[in-house]
Amino acid sequence: MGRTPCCDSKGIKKGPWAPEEDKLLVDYVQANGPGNWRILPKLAGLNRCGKSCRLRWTNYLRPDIKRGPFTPEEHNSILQLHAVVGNKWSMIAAQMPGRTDNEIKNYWNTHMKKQIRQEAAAAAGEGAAARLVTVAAASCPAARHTAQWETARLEAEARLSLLSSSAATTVTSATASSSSSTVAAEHAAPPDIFLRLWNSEVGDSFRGAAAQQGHGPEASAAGAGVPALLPELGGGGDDSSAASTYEAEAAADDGYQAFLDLAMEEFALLHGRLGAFSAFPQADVFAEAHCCLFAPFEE
DNA sequence: AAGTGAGGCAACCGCGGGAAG
DNA sequence: TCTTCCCGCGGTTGCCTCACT
Repeated sequence: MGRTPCCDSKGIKKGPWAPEEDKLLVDYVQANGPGNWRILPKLAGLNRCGKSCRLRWTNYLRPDIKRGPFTPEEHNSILQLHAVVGNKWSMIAAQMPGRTDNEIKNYWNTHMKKQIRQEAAAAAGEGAAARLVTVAAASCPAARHTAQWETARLEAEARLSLLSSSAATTVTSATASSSSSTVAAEHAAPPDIFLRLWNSEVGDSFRGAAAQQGHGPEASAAGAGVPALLPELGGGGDDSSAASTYEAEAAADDGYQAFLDLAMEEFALLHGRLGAFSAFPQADVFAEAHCCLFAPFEE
């Protein structure tokens, strides 16, 4: 059964919005609320598709949209969030008030992707994280996210290490080690969600599953595993292995999806927010983590 | 000064999920 | 329970601007 088109394309205007159209839309939404986007154009006197109206409103006209360049804090947040959830732009946007998923997606695709590639290339051969990111650029989605995840973890551990050496407070070594206890992490962990999640059962299960597939950090950053990943760098062009690579990618995707599901549940449990409007950690969690851990590293 | 290519961003497209009937 | 419809999402496209030659 085919889907009915969202609107009759005949005579419906497309392309850039004119100021008059913006005004009509803003006036209508502010007066009546969006209501049903499908019938909104007619009611508002717009010759546009409802979808187009919704997009224009949510991505551009909404009054709470923060415009202008991304701050270093936002940049870091995007990096870390993307390392966890991947291209779930709406989830990332939900943690960044005033930013839209489209804006974040564009920012990632233009600025951050390029930056990561450049940094990885510059640091090629200098460290596990750099290797992982480089591998990620040429490997399957699961490996890409594993690499991003591992990079975030390494950074978090570095921060924690610095903090624990300078602070007199008791940040127990258990949290910085590879403890697999979620409970322990919950009690004594630093407010770095990545380290906490990495040290939890979720991290364990993901590392185990990924290691089985030969992509995981268990088989990589832990030492011998990094070389195990490296052949993928040069081996990308081997067409003879295309079929098996495809199967491996499919399996890895399944594993990655399972990990994501677990991670989302774990996030909710870690922060005791199950049942709240979002299963994802709230912005204040990141703000809290940011104050403690990111500030010393920013210019 | 004109031409060209790359980068950035707004908007579109198609699909999937979920609610309503 | 099934069908239909709407909403929201992620991927992609195309236009505009700007830097470089």
